[in-house]
Amino acid sequence: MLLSTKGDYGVRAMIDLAKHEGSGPVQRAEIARRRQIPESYLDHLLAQLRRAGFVRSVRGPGGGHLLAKPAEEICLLHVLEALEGSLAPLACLDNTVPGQEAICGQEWVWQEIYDNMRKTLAAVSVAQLVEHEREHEQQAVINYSI
Amino acid sequence: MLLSTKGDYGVRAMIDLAKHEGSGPVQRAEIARRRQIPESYLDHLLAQLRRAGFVRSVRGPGGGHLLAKPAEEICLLHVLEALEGSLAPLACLDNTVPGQEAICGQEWVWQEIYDNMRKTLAAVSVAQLVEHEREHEQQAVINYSI
DNA sequence: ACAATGTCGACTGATTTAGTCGTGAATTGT
DNA sequence: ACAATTCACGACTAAATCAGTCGACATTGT
Repeated sequence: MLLSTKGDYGVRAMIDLAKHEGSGPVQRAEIARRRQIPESYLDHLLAQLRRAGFVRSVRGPGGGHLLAKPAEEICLLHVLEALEGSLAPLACLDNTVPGQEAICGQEWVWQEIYDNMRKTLAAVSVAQLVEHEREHEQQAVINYSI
Repeated sequence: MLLSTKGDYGVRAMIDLAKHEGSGPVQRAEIARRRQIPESYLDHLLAQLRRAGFVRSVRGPGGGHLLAKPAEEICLLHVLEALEGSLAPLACLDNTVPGQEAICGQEWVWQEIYDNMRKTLAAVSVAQLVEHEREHEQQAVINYSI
C-alpha cells in the first residue's frame, strides 16, 4: 500500500478543517469523532501538519486547529508528502535516499506512472476535496428523498 | 513504498529469463548473481512466479527455470500482481479486502491514478523490458567507445 | 549411486505501522 | 490566583510486514 493511515487520516483532517474554514478553531476531539480517527493518533498527525505549515493551532478553552492558508492554495500532493514522505512507488525512484541505483530494469515504466501521479495530486486542492464531498452529500440527500 | 523488493527482484528475474529465452533452463544461482538478488530469497520468488504460471522449472542437473510462455505475452501488471498482491495505492481501493468503506474523501483522486497505473503496466510486456535493457546496454557501449 | 538442481516449510531479526499514555504548557473565564 | 480546557511532545508498545536464512527433501542426468 502506497498510503498508510497517516496519509488517509491526515487528509480527512484537512478536509474537516477546510469545511469549517472561517468558523473559528476546530477541536481535535470533534475531528476525531466526525472522521473516525483515534484522537490520540490524530494528535501526531496535526503536529506534523502544523510543522509543515498547513495548520495553525490555538491552545486553551475555545482553542483548536485552523488551516494556516486558504484551502484553495493547499494541494493534495504537498499534504501527502508532508505526512508520508516521498510517494515514490519504487525504491530506486526515491531520490531522498541515496545509493538507489537503477538496475531493476523497470524504473522507466514507474517513472512515467510516478510523474502522472504527482501531476494529478498537484492539481487537486483541499478545497476541491471539500466541494466533491459536498456534492456527494447532496447526492445522498436526493437519493434519500426519492 | 508501493513495491517491495519482491516486485523488484521478481521482475528482474523475469527479465533475466526472457533474455535467455530459447537457450534452455537458467539456474537460480546465475540469475541471483547477475541480478544481485540473494539466492535463497529468489527461491521463494521463483516459486511464486511458477505457481502463477509465468515460469516453468526443471529439476536435476542441467535444470533451471524457463518462461512458461513467450515474453511478449507476459505483461508487467500481471507479474507484479502475482508477486505483490493488489497494487492499490489506498486501502479503500483494494476490493480484495472487504469492509473498506470510502469515507476518506480522496478515493476519487486515487481511483484515477490507480486506473492510469494499471493501464500503463498492462501495456508493458517483459519482452519490452528486455528490449529496453538491450538499448540501454548498447548506449553504454557507445558512450564507452567515444 | 551420486551429484546437481529445484521445492517447501519453519524460523528469525529488523523495521514499520498504528497506535496509547502521561506530563506539561498555554489560554480563558471567574 | 486558580480551575478548566485545550494543545504539545516524548516515551513506550503490540502487531504486522519485510527480507531474508536454513535444513530436509524430491527429482533427474550421467
